[in-house]
Amino acid sequence: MTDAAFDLGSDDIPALSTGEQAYERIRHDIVFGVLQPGQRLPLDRLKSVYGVGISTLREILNRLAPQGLVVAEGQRGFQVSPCSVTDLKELADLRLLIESNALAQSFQAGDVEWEGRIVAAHHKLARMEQRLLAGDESGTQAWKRYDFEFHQALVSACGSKALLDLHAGIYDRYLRYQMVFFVFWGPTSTEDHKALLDCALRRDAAEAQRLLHGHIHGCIDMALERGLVD
Amino acid sequence: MTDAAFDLGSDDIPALSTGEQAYERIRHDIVFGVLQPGQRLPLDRLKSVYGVGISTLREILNRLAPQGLVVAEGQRGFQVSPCSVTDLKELADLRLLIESNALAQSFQAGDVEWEGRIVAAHHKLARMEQRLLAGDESGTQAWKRYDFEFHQALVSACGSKALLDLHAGIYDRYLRYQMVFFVFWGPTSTEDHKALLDCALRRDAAEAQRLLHGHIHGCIDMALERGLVD
DNA sequence: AACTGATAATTCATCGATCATCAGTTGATT
DNA sequence: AATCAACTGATGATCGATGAATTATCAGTT
Repeated sequence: MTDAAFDLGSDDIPALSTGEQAYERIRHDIVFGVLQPGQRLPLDRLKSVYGVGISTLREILNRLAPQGLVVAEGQRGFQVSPCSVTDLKELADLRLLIESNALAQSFQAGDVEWEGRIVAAHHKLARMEQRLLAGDESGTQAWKRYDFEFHQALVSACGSKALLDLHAGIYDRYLRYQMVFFVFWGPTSTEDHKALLDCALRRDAAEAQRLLHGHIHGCIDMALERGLVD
Repeated sequence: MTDAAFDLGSDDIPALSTGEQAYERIRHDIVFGVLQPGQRLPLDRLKSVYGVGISTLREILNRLAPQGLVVAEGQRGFQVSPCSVTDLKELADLRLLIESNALAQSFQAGDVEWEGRIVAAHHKLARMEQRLLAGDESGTQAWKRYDFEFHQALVSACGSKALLDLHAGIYDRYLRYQMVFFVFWGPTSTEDHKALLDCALRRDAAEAQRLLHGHIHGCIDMALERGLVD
């Protein structure tokens, strides 16, 4: 989620290496559905598309594999991880488990700095949701990012780097389903986010977990009903 | 944990590729402390030690990085992930969170096949612990593996591949601390395992979670007391 | 017409070579 | 004597070439 492509003239930042750039692009293209689930990834084609050498490509794909975004079937190359209802449900449960726990710890340990972060993140998210409700469809991708940043901010005071890393990884995989299959789902989501913010400021972890449960399951239930996922 | 080096003459199995072999060896050497925490990993040296080319090596290290066993400090190569008390505690908490949850689901869904697996796994583990208590120190490594296999078996019926993968990954990182800093810690562990098995057969998830909590925290508390970890 | 076997073409895995980057050292200048 | 700059040796990052495996094609046979 680190959109580190904002090197606006800052000379001291050492400019992402070739491989790092390509890594971000490929990951982005998988998460955002440009490279579709199940699609094979012939090295020669990627080589010309992303403009890096074979070895660098293989490094990138090998980094993506343990994260669950690509699968490597030994001796037969790589392909984008396929999507399935089962996988989506498992990911949703996993995200709920991780995020609920992190939420509780974060609520307990959060200081004023943390409150500042979540208020700011919610503000940006709410603004974007206003625009979407007003019919401006252009910001869907940005909305997803602000959504992540808000949830990220909520758990950011949990005190465990390992837990945060894990959460980010799971969220990324979950995000792919959102990007590929879901759309913005209206006022329900907005209300959930507002309620979550209030819980956080009240430090009401139990209620927040209940909300999160509804938030996540509501989201995937709707998608399943609509038949958006095979 | 897949000690797949048992290709005893089975001709149809396509024999692990060069890279795969080296991957297993390097991961093994990190988990078992041959490559020590914080140690730098110069490519030329590894190249001669493990007998693979630069590119293959980099693929391997890039696979290990997202798993948390090596860290890549951009433009300055790789090193074995350093160890710290903080990290150990975070991992222990994480393992507890994941495994507790998986345990509960597994207890609910487990069938007779599953019961067979856990009984078998416990039997092997108990046998090994007998030998260790009798003073035979030779099997410490094997004990760690049986310990993993037992815990693995307990959660194996949880029904979520994503959850199982996650558990295996966390356990691997946790295992490194065990291998590097811990030793076999006597009858307490044996009793815990027996009690866990009984809980499983009774499907008493609550008690099992309580036991697991004590099992894990007892283990790291002892290590911290003894000052085994810096 | 369908099946099997060999052969051709595509794709992958592995490697060492080359170019870029970093750290330690030396030397010149103030 | 101290500081900064350029040099140099070492290490890492990237690349395309090469051999191996897999898949597709196509005869030849039943």
